[in-house]
Amino acid sequence: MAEIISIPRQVLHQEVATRLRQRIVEGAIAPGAKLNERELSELLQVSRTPLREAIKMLAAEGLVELLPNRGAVAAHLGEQDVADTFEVIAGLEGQSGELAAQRITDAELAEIRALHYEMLAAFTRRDLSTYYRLNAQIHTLINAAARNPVLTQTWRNVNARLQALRFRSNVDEAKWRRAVNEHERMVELLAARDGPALRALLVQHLENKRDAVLELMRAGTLHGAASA
Amino acid sequence: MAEIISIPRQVLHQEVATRLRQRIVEGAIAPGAKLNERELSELLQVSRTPLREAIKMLAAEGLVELLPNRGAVAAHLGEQDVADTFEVIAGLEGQSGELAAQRITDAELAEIRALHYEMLAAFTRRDLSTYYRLNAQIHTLINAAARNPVLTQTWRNVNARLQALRFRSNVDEAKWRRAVNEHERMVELLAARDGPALRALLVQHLENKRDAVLELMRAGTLHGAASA
DNA sequence: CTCAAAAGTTTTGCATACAAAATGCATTTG
DNA sequence: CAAATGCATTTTGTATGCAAAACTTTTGAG
Repeated sequence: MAEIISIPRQVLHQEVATRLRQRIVEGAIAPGAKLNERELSELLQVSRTPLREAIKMLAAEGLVELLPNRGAVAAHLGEQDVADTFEVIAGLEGQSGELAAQRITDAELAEIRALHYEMLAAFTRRDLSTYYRLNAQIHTLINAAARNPVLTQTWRNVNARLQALRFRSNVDEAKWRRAVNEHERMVELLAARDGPALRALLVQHLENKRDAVLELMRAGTLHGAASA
Repeated sequence: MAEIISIPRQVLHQEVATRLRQRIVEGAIAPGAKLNERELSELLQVSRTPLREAIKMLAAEGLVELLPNRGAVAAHLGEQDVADTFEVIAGLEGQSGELAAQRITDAELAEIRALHYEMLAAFTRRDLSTYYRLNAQIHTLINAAARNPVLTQTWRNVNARLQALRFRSNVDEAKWRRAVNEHERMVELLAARDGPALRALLVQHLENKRDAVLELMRAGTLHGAASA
């Protein structure tokens, strides 16, 4: 028999952590904003205990900063922080790519290729949000193909800090076209199982993304221009 | 005026997290062992609330595993987990090295060199624990020289999971000698500011370490032979 | 004697209550 | 009028209490 429907939702502090993460990443909680416990516990309809546990988890993930006796604030990234973070992600994605090229199955490759074509469609329509979604999905699949849960976990953590930025970043036409071309080559290199070349490409890809984001930050298009 | 002596010790949950981390890393809490809240709160003389918050932080760091409604257990790593973790660390240290070669100051280099000689002394005396300490210090300094706090934080987190293993791992003579030689070359490559070569060396160095640890695990010298 | 079901115990999860620190505001003083 | 000081309020940090889930032990039936 099937188990009781029950929706065996996770324990509360996990649920709360997930929802908080989402709100921070989507910008519902702005970078640098204070996380008021009473407010949030009312909003999420939970007591302060699981809320505080969730906040501690996000702190360990680097999504919020803990100020002793003064609560927590959503991490807000300055230019240097963003540059540093992209540097690390570039390394992790490069490694993901190199390993994926060695370990990817044909089925996985086919799925990535399919998503790539969907992404081309989104690009052609200039449908930015679909493009972002597919783009993220492709990178996630490449990472998964590396078959290293520790790498996946680490990558996810570091990436989470940037989600808030990318969510709002817009790309200019030339850069967008370039990113699409790079994706085209990613699929080729994966198919050719050329690990080192894929690594190099991904590192380059991330450096371009970093530059685009930094440019927007400097132009003031993005929030959180300067910080410690 | 100097600030009041006061010892403004951190908030309790941070203090507790630090002490728990230490106990896990040092093996006082064995891998796979259950973290009983009542026991630990008595041992550390705190209530369950800050203790639970600390445990949630360690869970986010990957040092403990959370079992819904069944508490937390110290992460216990199987062979595959160890291999995966070393793979990630190799990537992070490789990147640290490459960046450090570009960014290290002469003063930092001098300090690393000094520690290296101290390490040679410890090696000559076959003083394993001093050797380990100095070894870790050197790797930490290389990482610091990369001047990327995000990289440092990420590296620390991933590394923490292995501390428990290395603490107990013993090296055989040949492997030890080889590691020392690799360290010798690290200093040379840092001095030459040869990033790519240092990256390659560090990756190799970590792969050797991984193999040594895996060998010990298979031989049963280390705890936690197999897991999920 | 074995297995299983049930009662009891322990342990985790969440909420509430209390204490300490910080913040804001008004009042006072130079 | 400006700055500072003291008080009230808010907010964070910690402890305790209560309910639900899991583990143990006991007991009863086959």
